[in-house]
Amino acid sequence: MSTIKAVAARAGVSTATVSRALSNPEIVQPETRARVQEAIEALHYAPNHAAKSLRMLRTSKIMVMVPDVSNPFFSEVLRGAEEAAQAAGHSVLLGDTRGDESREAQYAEMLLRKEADGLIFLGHRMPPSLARVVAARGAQAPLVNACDFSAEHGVAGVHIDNARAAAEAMGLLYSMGHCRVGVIAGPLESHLTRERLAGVRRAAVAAGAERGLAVVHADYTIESGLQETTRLLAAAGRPSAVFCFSDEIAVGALSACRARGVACPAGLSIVGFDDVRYARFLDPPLTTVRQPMAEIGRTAVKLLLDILAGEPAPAEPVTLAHELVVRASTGPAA
Amino acid sequence: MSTIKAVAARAGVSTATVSRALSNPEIVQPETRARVQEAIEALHYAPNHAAKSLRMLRTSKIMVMVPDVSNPFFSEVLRGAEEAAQAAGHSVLLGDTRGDESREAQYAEMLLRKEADGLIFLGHRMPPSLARVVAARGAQAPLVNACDFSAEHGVAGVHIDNARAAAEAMGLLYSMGHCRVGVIAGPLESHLTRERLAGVRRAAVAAGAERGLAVVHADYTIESGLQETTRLLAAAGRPSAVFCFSDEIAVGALSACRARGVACPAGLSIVGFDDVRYARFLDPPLTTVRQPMAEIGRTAVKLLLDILAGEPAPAEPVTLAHELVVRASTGPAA
DNA sequence: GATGAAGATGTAAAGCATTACATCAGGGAG
DNA sequence: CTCCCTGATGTAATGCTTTACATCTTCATC
Repeated sequence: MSTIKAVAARAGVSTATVSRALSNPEIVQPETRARVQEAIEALHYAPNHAAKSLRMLRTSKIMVMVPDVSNPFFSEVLRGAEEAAQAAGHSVLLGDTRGDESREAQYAEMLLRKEADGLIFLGHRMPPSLARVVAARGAQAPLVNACDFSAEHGVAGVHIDNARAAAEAMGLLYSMGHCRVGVIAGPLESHLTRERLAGVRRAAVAAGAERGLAVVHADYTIESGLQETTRLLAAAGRPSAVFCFSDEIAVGALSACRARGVACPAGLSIVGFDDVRYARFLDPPLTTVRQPMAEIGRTAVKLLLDILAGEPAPAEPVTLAHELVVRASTGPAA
Repeated sequence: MSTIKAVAARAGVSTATVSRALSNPEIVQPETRARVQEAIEALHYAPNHAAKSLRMLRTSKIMVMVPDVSNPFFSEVLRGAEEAAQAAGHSVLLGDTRGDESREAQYAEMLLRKEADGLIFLGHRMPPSLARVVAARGAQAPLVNACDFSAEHGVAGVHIDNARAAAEAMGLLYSMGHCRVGVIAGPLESHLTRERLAGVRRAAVAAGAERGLAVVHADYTIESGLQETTRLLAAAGRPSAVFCFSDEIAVGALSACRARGVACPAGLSIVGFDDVRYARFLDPPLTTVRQPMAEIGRTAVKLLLDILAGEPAPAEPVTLAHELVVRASTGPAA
């Protein structure tokens, strides 16, 4: 590829002028600009990004770290993030961690090597190698935690009110007369799980149904949802409803019902979480807590770009609105 | 952040030695190496990627361009690609094009600016700005076309045998006695659509059922699947089966059936394409053509890395195995 | 003891674009 | 006519790392 030098030579100007013609066209004489333009086209010149990035100390890239791109929830958040980044002239570096700590560390390292200007992470763990950055800059560190936010991290964040959302979901079930309710939660290490469980308990207490609560833990996959639901259905005093911490888990639950010949919602009401794109197309259509996935992604990017632009970080994490979407997978207790 | 110079100064060696200690540890004396190591840790040194990349003329990044990350098919391919890239020490730059030509051009431009070493694109359009690269280097250009491959592009590619897969899907329907079959295809601009339609016709001819064929076009979304199916169901001589060119379309078809009170498969057999992760959990579980999505992603990356390593590109595009997965959404014609 | 080879480390160029500062020309004001 | 300011453009330093080549030890060999 040709360099700025070649373009300058051909146009009979200095490299400075070429650079200016590209980044500040209005300060170069129109005819000079035209000559430069001609040379650029003739030589098919495209500025080398590494050189620019080295000089400017900015990469125009943001790293987005997700536990699993192929999970419909994360891919939707990712899409929102990509959209916002792109609109702001940044591009997205994707890190799929598979929940693996060493992979997380590896991606975090990229921030230190200045391969990206900032990092958005969707998960409950904050990479230890970034601890120093956070210690030094606090919420001004170019880090945003999305979804599974914990104030302990001391970084900017965006999420929904998980406790309230969970309480509302349980409230729906209780209002329908269910008193034995299974909860298929996520792993306890996750702050998000603990938040939602707090909401669950609050609702149970309010309904005076604590004794009927059965909490089990899954890992957000369809398979584990199937397995845990099967276990709940087999137990004595089996629940008449389950609240799943993700739609994937709920799909597993539906599948377990089908396998055991339990009708939904007649035999088991099911509530999911997220409202992924196919939730409404399941049979029965899934009652679930909608998270504004794309909006979470966009907001995370916005927060990050604000931080990068040096704006004072908001003291509080951003809380977005959720919505309990009632469909046909829930019905009155028998 | 500290630079290699600072590390060198602290360790009392030259920058060359620091560099060697990092990239070629075995050629530096163990005690020197230890001193360097100490300095690196003390100063929290991490090599600046832009500088490295400028010097080496390599970025260790590959751009993956998809029409829609949140589509479960693409996100699964993406995941495979990310995995393979990461394993080979590269990282993935994500480009979500939304099928928008100008966005495609923008991402392609990044290749020219050397923001990435290579590009994998999942779509039917080859960005025009890359035409020169291809003209110059042919299949040695750092480009790989995945899924929707066309030989016209003249670049490396990976895909399944779409014509055969489509013929098999239709063959299944014909073998079940369906003679009026609707086909909800993709847009005709796409080479992949034309390939599959060729397979469809071949099967129809073989079954002597050409007259019963009704081909309509959707854009691979659930919504358009719903709409086109509704149209097919409303038409005179309505089909007893539909073959959808994606599972998303099939979800729309299922949804249309439900809306019109048509039972599946009793009233309408449905075949999808892709076998996305939730296809088996739909009700009824979807009969579909499984594409090895993650494998496609991995293979695309492998091809690209081979090209980047200067290995002679395979003369032929890689064809991976598909599989017709028969589930409960198909049944004998009434 | 001289010669050469091998191994360790240093020197400095190269990779490419941006931009502060310098320079130069032209026009307006006094 | 001279001085100064403004606007356009050039000069050169800067960002940081890698690596070819140069240098210097050290050890083995004849």
